[in-house]
Amino acid sequence: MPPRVTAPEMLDSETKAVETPEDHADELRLWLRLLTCTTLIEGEVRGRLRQRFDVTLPRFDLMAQLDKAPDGMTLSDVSKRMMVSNGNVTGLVERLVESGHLDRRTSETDRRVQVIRLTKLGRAEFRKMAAEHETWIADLFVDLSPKDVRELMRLLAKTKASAQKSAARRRT
Amino acid sequence: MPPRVTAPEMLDSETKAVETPEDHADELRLWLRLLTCTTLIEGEVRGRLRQRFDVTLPRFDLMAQLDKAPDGMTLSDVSKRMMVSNGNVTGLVERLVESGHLDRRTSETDRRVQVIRLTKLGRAEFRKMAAEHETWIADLFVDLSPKDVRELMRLLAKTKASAQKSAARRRT
DNA sequence: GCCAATTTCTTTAGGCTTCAAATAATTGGC
DNA sequence: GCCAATTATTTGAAGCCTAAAGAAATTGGC
Repeated sequence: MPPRVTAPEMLDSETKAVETPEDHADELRLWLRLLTCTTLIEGEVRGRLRQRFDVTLPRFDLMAQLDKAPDGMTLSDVSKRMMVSNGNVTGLVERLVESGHLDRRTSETDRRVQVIRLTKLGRAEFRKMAAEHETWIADLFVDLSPKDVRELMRLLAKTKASAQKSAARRRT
Repeated sequence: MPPRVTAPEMLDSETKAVETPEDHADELRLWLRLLTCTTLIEGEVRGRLRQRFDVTLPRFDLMAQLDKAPDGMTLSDVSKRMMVSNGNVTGLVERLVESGHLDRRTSETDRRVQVIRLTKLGRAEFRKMAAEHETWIADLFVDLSPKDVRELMRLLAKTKASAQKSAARRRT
Protein backbone atom coordinates (compact mmCIF):
# COMPACT_ATOMS: atom_id res chain seq x y z
CA MET A 1 0.00 0.00 0.00
CA PRO A 2 1.53 3.34 -1.02
CA PRO A 3 1.93 5.91 1.75
CA ARG A 4 -0.89 8.37 1.98
CA VAL A 5 -0.06 11.78 0.74
CA THR A 6 -1.76 14.99 1.66
CA ALA A 7 -4.08 16.41 -0.94
CA PRO A 8 -2.14 18.36 -3.55
CA GLU A 9 -2.62 22.07 -3.65
CA MET A 10 -5.04 22.90 -6.40
CA LEU A 11 -4.65 25.84 -8.67
CA ASP A 12 -7.79 27.79 -9.01
CA SER A 13 -8.66 29.81 -12.04
CA GLU A 14 -10.37 32.33 -9.81
CA THR A 15 -8.61 34.18 -7.00
CA LYS A 16 -10.90 32.75 -4.36
CA ALA A 17 -9.49 30.46 -1.71
CA VAL A 18 -8.68 26.96 -2.75
CA GLU A 19 -10.98 24.45 -1.14
CA THR A 20 -8.92 21.39 -0.49
CA PRO A 21 -10.53 19.18 2.10
CA GLU A 22 -7.51 18.84 4.34
CA ASP A 23 -6.78 16.06 6.72
CA HIS A 24 -7.04 17.19 10.31
CA ALA A 25 -7.18 13.76 11.86
CA ASP A 26 -4.01 14.33 13.88
CA GLU A 27 -5.32 17.45 15.53
CA LEU A 28 -8.57 15.69 16.28
CA ARG A 29 -6.76 12.79 17.89
CA LEU A 30 -4.66 15.22 19.88
CA TRP A 31 -7.76 16.98 21.14
CA LEU A 32 -9.36 13.72 22.17
CA ARG A 33 -6.26 12.66 24.01
CA LEU A 34 -6.01 15.98 25.78
CA LEU A 35 -9.63 15.66 26.81
CA THR A 36 -9.15 12.10 28.00
CA CYS A 37 -6.19 13.05 30.17
CA THR A 38 -8.02 15.92 31.75
CA THR A 39 -11.21 13.96 32.34
CA LEU A 40 -9.24 11.13 33.87
CA ILE A 41 -7.31 13.32 36.28
CA GLU A 42 -10.26 15.52 37.06
CA GLY A 43 -12.41 12.52 37.92
CA GLU A 44 -9.71 11.15 40.17
CA VAL A 45 -9.28 14.44 41.99
CA ARG A 46 -13.03 14.87 42.32
CA GLY A 47 -13.37 11.41 43.82
CA ARG A 48 -10.55 11.92 46.31
CA LEU A 49 -11.83 15.32 47.39
CA ARG A 50 -15.22 13.95 48.14
CA GLN A 51 -13.92 10.81 49.82
CA ARG A 52 -11.39 12.55 52.03
CA PHE A 53 -13.05 15.90 52.64
CA ASP A 54 -16.61 15.60 51.40
CA VAL A 55 -16.13 18.62 49.21
CA THR A 56 -16.85 19.13 45.53
CA LEU A 57 -14.24 20.09 42.97
CA PRO A 58 -15.89 23.41 42.03
CA ARG A 59 -15.94 24.44 45.68
CA PHE A 60 -12.29 23.51 46.03
CA ASP A 61 -11.43 25.45 42.89
CA LEU A 62 -13.24 28.51 44.08
CA MET A 63 -11.50 28.38 47.44
CA ALA A 64 -8.17 27.97 45.65
CA GLN A 65 -8.77 31.20 43.78
CA LEU A 66 -9.64 33.02 46.96
CA ASP A 67 -6.68 31.65 48.85
CA LYS A 68 -4.45 33.48 46.40
CA ALA A 69 -6.33 36.74 46.99
CA PRO A 70 -6.25 37.69 50.67
CA ASP A 71 -8.04 40.94 49.92
CA GLY A 72 -10.88 39.14 48.22
CA MET A 73 -12.18 39.06 44.70
CA THR A 74 -15.29 40.22 42.96
CA LEU A 75 -17.64 37.68 41.47
CA SER A 76 -16.64 38.78 37.99
CA ASP A 77 -12.99 38.19 38.76
CA VAL A 78 -13.77 34.72 39.98
CA SER A 79 -15.92 34.04 36.98
CA LYS A 80 -13.14 35.01 34.58
CA ARG A 81 -10.46 33.14 36.45
CA MET A 82 -12.46 29.97 36.73
CA MET A 83 -13.74 30.31 33.19
CA VAL A 84 -17.31 29.64 34.23
CA SER A 85 -20.46 31.71 33.86
CA ASN A 86 -21.51 34.43 36.24
CA GLY A 87 -24.67 32.68 37.27
CA ASN A 88 -22.66 29.64 38.16
CA VAL A 89 -20.47 31.62 40.53
CA THR A 90 -23.48 33.19 42.20
CA GLY A 91 -24.78 29.76 43.17
CA LEU A 92 -21.43 28.38 44.23
CA VAL A 93 -20.71 31.37 46.43
CA GLU A 94 -24.15 31.19 47.97
CA ARG A 95 -23.56 27.64 49.15
CA LEU A 96 -20.07 28.39 50.46
CA VAL A 97 -21.28 31.43 52.37
CA GLU A 98 -24.04 29.27 53.78
CA SER A 99 -21.51 26.71 55.03
CA GLY A 100 -19.36 29.42 56.61
CA HIS A 101 -16.37 29.11 54.29
CA LEU A 102 -16.84 32.42 52.54
CA ASP A 103 -17.51 35.96 53.56
CA ARG A 104 -19.38 38.17 51.16
CA ARG A 105 -19.92 41.91 51.29
CA THR A 106 -20.99 44.64 48.96
CA SER A 107 -18.22 46.93 47.82
CA GLU A 108 -18.35 50.34 49.43
CA THR A 109 -17.25 52.17 46.33
CA ASP A 110 -19.48 50.38 43.86
CA ARG A 111 -22.66 48.89 45.13
CA ARG A 112 -23.03 46.57 42.16
CA VAL A 113 -19.93 44.70 43.22
CA GLN A 114 -19.79 41.81 45.67
CA VAL A 115 -16.43 41.13 47.26
CA ILE A 116 -15.89 37.64 48.59
CA ARG A 117 -13.06 36.20 50.62
CA LEU A 118 -12.28 33.12 52.66
CA THR A 119 -13.31 33.09 56.29
CA LYS A 120 -10.86 31.81 58.87
CA LEU A 121 -12.60 28.47 58.74
CA GLY A 122 -12.55 28.47 54.97
CA ARG A 123 -8.87 29.25 54.80
CA ALA A 124 -7.94 26.63 57.37
CA GLU A 125 -9.94 23.93 55.67
CA PHE A 126 -8.64 24.87 52.27
CA ARG A 127 -5.01 24.77 53.37
CA LYS A 128 -5.49 21.31 54.76
CA MET A 129 -7.10 20.08 51.57
CA ALA A 130 -4.60 21.82 49.31
CA ALA A 131 -1.63 20.13 50.95
CA GLU A 132 -3.06 16.72 50.33
CA HIS A 133 -4.31 17.68 46.90
CA GLU A 134 -0.77 18.55 45.88
CA THR A 135 0.45 15.07 46.72
CA TRP A 136 -2.35 13.53 44.65
CA ILE A 137 -1.35 15.57 41.65
CA ALA A 138 2.30 14.67 42.14
CA ASP A 139 1.35 11.03 42.24
CA LEU A 140 -0.84 11.27 39.15
CA PHE A 141 2.08 12.71 37.19
CA VAL A 142 4.76 10.63 38.85
CA ASP A 143 5.90 8.81 35.72
CA LEU A 144 6.79 12.03 33.94
CA SER A 145 10.42 13.10 34.14
CA PRO A 146 11.25 16.71 34.98
CA LYS A 147 12.08 17.12 31.33
CA ASP A 148 8.69 15.74 30.31
CA VAL A 149 7.04 18.20 32.64
CA ARG A 150 8.95 21.14 31.17
CA GLU A 151 8.22 19.99 27.63
CA LEU A 152 4.53 19.60 28.37
CA MET A 153 4.40 23.01 30.00
CA ARG A 154 5.95 24.54 26.93
CA LEU A 155 3.68 22.77 24.45
CA LEU A 156 0.56 23.47 26.45
CA ALA A 157 1.47 27.14 26.65
CA LYS A 158 1.74 27.13 22.89
CA THR A 159 -1.57 25.31 22.63
CA LYS A 160 -3.27 27.78 24.91
CA ALA A 161 -1.99 30.71 22.89
CA SER A 162 -3.11 29.09 19.65
CA ALA A 163 -6.58 28.38 20.99
CA GLN A 164 -6.95 31.87 22.40
CA LYS A 165 -6.05 33.39 19.07
CA SER A 166 -8.49 31.14 17.30
CA ALA A 167 -11.25 32.02 19.75
CA ALA A 168 -10.51 35.71 19.31
CA ARG A 169 -10.68 35.32 15.52
CA ARG A 170 -14.17 33.88 15.84
CA ARG A 171 -15.41 36.66 18.05
CA THR A 172 -14.33 39.21 15.45
CA MET B 1 18.74 36.35 46.36
CA PRO B 2 20.29 32.88 46.26
CA PRO B 3 18.55 30.33 44.05
CA ARG B 4 16.10 28.14 45.89
CA VAL B 5 17.26 24.63 46.38
CA THR B 6 15.08 21.61 46.88
CA ALA B 7 14.85 20.26 50.39
CA PRO B 8 17.92 18.12 51.19
CA GLU B 9 17.34 14.45 51.68
CA MET B 10 17.21 13.74 55.37
CA LEU B 11 18.72 10.71 56.94
CA ASP B 12 16.40 8.98 59.29
CA SER B 13 17.57 6.97 62.23
CA GLU B 14 14.64 4.61 61.76
CA THR B 15 14.04 2.65 58.59
CA LYS B 16 10.69 4.25 57.97
CA ALA B 17 10.22 6.44 54.96
CA VAL B 18 11.80 9.83 55.11
CA GLU B 19 9.21 12.55 55.34
CA THR B 20 10.62 15.40 53.37
CA PRO B 21 7.89 17.77 52.35
CA GLU B 22 8.70 17.72 48.69
CA ASP B 23 8.06 20.43 46.26
CA HIS B 24 5.40 19.48 43.74
CA ALA B 25 4.71 22.96 42.49
CA ASP B 26 5.73 22.07 38.94
CA GLU B 27 3.29 19.22 38.67
CA LEU B 28 0.57 21.42 40.11
CA ARG B 29 1.28 24.11 37.57
CA LEU B 30 1.27 21.53 34.82
CA TRP B 31 -2.10 20.25 35.93
CA LEU B 32 -3.56 23.73 36.01
CA ARG B 33 -2.24 24.46 32.56
CA LEU B 34 -3.64 21.21 31.22
CA LEU B 35 -6.99 22.05 32.73
CA THR B 36 -6.94 25.56 31.35
CA CYS B 37 -6.21 24.35 27.82
CA THR B 38 -8.99 21.81 27.93
CA THR B 39 -11.52 24.18 29.43
CA LEU B 40 -10.66 26.82 26.87
CA ILE B 41 -11.03 24.52 23.89
CA GLU B 42 -14.04 22.75 25.29
CA GLY B 43 -15.83 26.04 25.88
CA GLU B 44 -15.05 27.16 22.37
CA VAL B 45 -16.32 23.93 20.84
CA ARG B 46 -19.41 24.00 23.02
CA GLY B 47 -20.20 27.53 21.93
CA ARG B 48 -19.75 26.80 18.26
CA LEU B 49 -21.82 23.65 18.40
CA ARG B 50 -24.69 25.45 19.95
CA GLN B 51 -24.40 28.49 17.69
CA ARG B 52 -24.13 26.56 14.44
CA PHE B 53 -26.20 23.47 15.21
CA ASP B 54 -28.06 24.15 18.43
CA VAL B 55 -26.66 20.98 19.92
CA THR B 56 -24.90 20.40 23.22
CA LEU B 57 -21.40 18.99 23.55
CA PRO B 58 -22.46 15.87 25.47
CA ARG B 59 -24.97 15.03 22.75
CA PHE B 60 -22.34 15.52 20.10
CA ASP B 61 -19.92 13.33 22.02
CA LEU B 62 -22.44 10.57 22.39
CA MET B 63 -23.27 10.66 18.71
CA ALA B 64 -19.55 10.57 17.93
CA GLN B 65 -19.20 7.35 19.88
CA LEU B 66 -22.13 5.80 18.08
CA ASP B 67 -20.94 6.90 14.68
CA LYS B 68 -17.92 4.69 15.19
CA ALA B 69 -20.12 1.70 16.07
CA PRO B 70 -22.54 0.94 13.25
CA ASP B 71 -23.82 -2.11 15.11
CA GLY B 72 -24.63 -0.05 18.15
CA MET B 73 -23.35 0.01 21.68
CA THR B 74 -24.72 -0.85 25.06
CA LEU B 75 -25.23 1.90 27.59
CA SER B 76 -22.37 0.53 29.67
CA ASP B 77 -20.03 0.69 26.71
CA VAL B 78 -20.98 4.29 26.13
CA SER B 79 -20.60 5.10 29.79
CA LYS B 80 -17.08 3.65 29.88
CA ARG B 81 -16.01 5.28 26.65
CA MET B 82 -17.31 8.68 27.60
CA MET B 83 -16.08 8.32 31.16
CA VAL B 84 -19.36 9.47 32.61
CA SER B 85 -21.77 7.80 35.01
CA ASN B 86 -24.42 5.33 33.95
CA GLY B 87 -27.25 7.49 35.11
CA ASN B 88 -25.94 10.32 33.03
CA VAL B 89 -26.02 8.19 29.90
CA THR B 90 -29.57 7.07 30.62
CA GLY B 91 -30.74 10.67 30.57
CA LEU B 92 -28.71 11.71 27.55
CA VAL B 93 -29.94 8.75 25.53
CA GLU B 94 -33.51 9.44 26.54
CA ARG B 95 -33.37 12.94 25.10
CA LEU B 96 -31.66 11.83 21.91
CA VAL B 97 -34.19 9.05 21.35
CA GLU B 98 -36.92 11.61 21.96
CA SER B 99 -35.48 13.89 19.28
CA GLY B 100 -35.22 11.04 16.79
CA HIS B 101 -31.43 10.84 16.63
CA LEU B 102 -31.07 7.52 18.40
CA ASP B 103 -32.67 4.15 18.20
CA ARG B 104 -32.82 2.08 21.33
CA ARG B 105 -33.76 -1.55 21.75
CA THR B 106 -33.41 -4.26 24.33
CA SER B 107 -30.85 -6.93 23.50
CA GLU B 108 -32.40 -10.24 22.52
CA THR B 109 -29.79 -12.30 24.29
CA ASP B 110 -29.66 -10.35 27.54
CA ARG B 111 -32.71 -8.44 28.56
CA ARG B 112 -30.80 -6.21 30.94
CA VAL B 113 -28.92 -4.71 28.04
CA GLN B 114 -30.04 -1.77 25.96
CA VAL B 115 -28.46 -1.41 22.53
CA ILE B 116 -28.47 2.06 21.04
CA ARG B 117 -27.45 3.25 17.61
CA LEU B 118 -27.79 6.31 15.42
CA THR B 119 -30.90 6.64 13.30
CA LYS B 120 -30.56 7.73 9.69
CA LEU B 121 -31.37 11.26 10.78
CA GLY B 122 -28.91 11.06 13.64
CA ARG B 123 -26.11 9.84 11.43
CA ALA B 124 -26.75 12.44 8.74
CA GLU B 125 -26.81 15.28 11.24
CA PHE B 126 -23.77 14.02 13.02
CA ARG B 127 -21.73 13.74 9.85
CA LYS B 128 -22.55 17.29 8.95
CA MET B 129 -21.56 18.55 12.38
CA ALA B 130 -18.44 16.40 12.56
CA ALA B 131 -17.04 17.78 9.33
CA GLU B 132 -17.29 21.31 10.59
CA HIS B 133 -16.14 20.35 14.05
CA GLU B 134 -12.93 19.00 12.60
CA THR B 135 -12.12 22.33 11.01
CA TRP B 136 -12.69 24.10 14.32
CA ILE B 137 -10.27 21.81 16.08
CA ALA B 138 -7.71 22.26 13.31
CA ASP B 139 -8.02 26.00 13.69
CA LEU B 140 -7.71 25.88 17.47
CA PHE B 141 -4.44 23.97 17.14
CA VAL B 142 -3.23 25.79 14.07
CA ASP B 143 -0.10 27.28 15.63
CA LEU B 144 1.29 23.89 16.57
CA SER B 145 3.77 22.39 14.12
CA PRO B 146 3.38 18.72 13.11
CA LYS B 147 6.30 18.03 15.39
CA ASP B 148 4.58 19.79 18.30
CA VAL B 149 1.51 17.67 17.69
CA ARG B 150 3.53 14.46 17.71
CA GLU B 151 5.39 15.51 20.84
CA LEU B 152 2.18 16.41 22.64
CA MET B 153 0.60 13.13 21.64
CA ARG B 154 3.54 11.26 23.05
CA LEU B 155 3.67 13.18 26.31
CA LEU B 156 -0.08 12.99 26.84
CA ALA B 157 0.02 9.25 26.27
CA LYS B 158 2.64 9.05 28.97
CA THR B 159 0.55 11.28 31.21
CA LYS B 160 -2.53 9.16 30.69
CA ALA B 161 -0.63 6.00 31.54
CA SER B 162 0.81 7.60 34.66
CA ALA B 163 -2.57 8.81 35.84
CA GLN B 164 -4.21 5.46 35.17
CA LYS B 165 -1.56 3.69 37.20
CA SER B 166 -1.99 6.16 40.02
CA ALA B 167 -5.75 5.74 39.96
CA ALA B 168 -5.37 1.98 39.99
CA ARG B 169 -3.03 2.21 42.99
CA ARG B 170 -5.65 4.10 44.92
CA ARG B 171 -8.38 1.61 44.16
CA THR B 172 -6.21 -1.18 45.55
C1' DG C 1 -32.56 -26.52 39.83
C1' DC C 2 -31.41 -23.17 43.52
C1' DC C 3 -29.75 -18.96 45.14
C1' DA C 4 -26.06 -15.67 46.16
C1' DA C 5 -23.28 -12.67 43.66
C1' DT C 6 -22.80 -9.92 39.80
C1' DT C 7 -24.08 -7.07 36.00
C1' DT C 8 -26.98 -3.66 33.58
C1' DC C 9 -29.73 -0.15 33.83
C1' DT C 10 -32.88 3.32 36.12
C1' DT C 11 -34.14 6.40 39.69
C1' DT C 12 -33.48 9.96 43.07
C1' DA C 13 -31.50 13.83 45.38
C1' DG C 14 -28.48 17.26 45.15
C1' DG C 15 -25.40 20.03 42.98
C1' DC C 16 -23.15 22.12 38.78
C1' DT C 17 -23.49 24.59 34.45
C1' DT C 18 -24.98 27.35 30.64
C1' DC C 19 -27.61 30.85 28.31
C1' DA C 20 -30.62 34.48 28.19
C1' DA C 21 -33.31 37.80 30.34
C1' DA C 22 -33.90 40.86 34.13
C1' DT C 23 -32.36 44.04 37.82
C1' DA C 24 -29.52 47.41 39.80
C1' DA C 25 -25.74 50.59 39.86
C1' DT C 26 -22.33 53.35 37.60
C1' DT C 27 -20.24 56.07 33.92
C1' DG C 28 -19.68 59.29 30.24
C1' DG C 29 -21.34 62.54 26.95
C1' DC C 30 -23.93 66.38 26.72
C1' DG D 1 -28.07 67.15 36.18
C1' DC D 2 -29.93 63.94 32.67
C1' DC D 3 -30.05 59.77 30.30
C1' DA D 4 -28.20 56.19 27.18
C1' DA D 5 -24.82 52.81 27.38
C1' DT D 6 -22.23 49.85 30.05
C1' DT D 7 -21.09 46.86 33.89
C1' DA D 8 -22.00 43.56 37.85
C1' DT D 9 -24.82 40.45 39.49
C1' DT D 10 -29.05 37.56 39.98
C1' DT D 11 -32.74 34.76 38.35
C1' DG D 12 -35.05 31.08 35.78
C1' DA D 13 -35.35 27.30 32.68
C1' DA D 14 -33.18 23.54 30.87
C1' DG D 15 -29.88 20.34 30.77
C1' DC D 16 -25.69 17.88 32.57
C1' DC D 17 -23.49 15.20 36.16
C1' DT D 18 -22.46 12.29 40.20
C1' DA D 19 -23.16 9.08 43.91
C1' DA D 20 -25.93 5.92 45.94
C1' DA D 21 -29.76 3.01 46.17
C1' DG D 22 -32.85 0.05 43.88
C1' DA D 23 -34.91 -3.07 40.25
C1' DA D 24 -34.40 -6.59 36.90
C1' DA D 25 -31.85 -10.14 34.62
C1' DT D 26 -28.06 -13.25 34.29
C1' DT D 27 -24.34 -16.22 35.92
C1' DG D 28 -21.85 -19.61 38.38
C1' DG D 29 -21.08 -22.70 42.17
C1' DC D 30 -23.24 -26.22 44.35
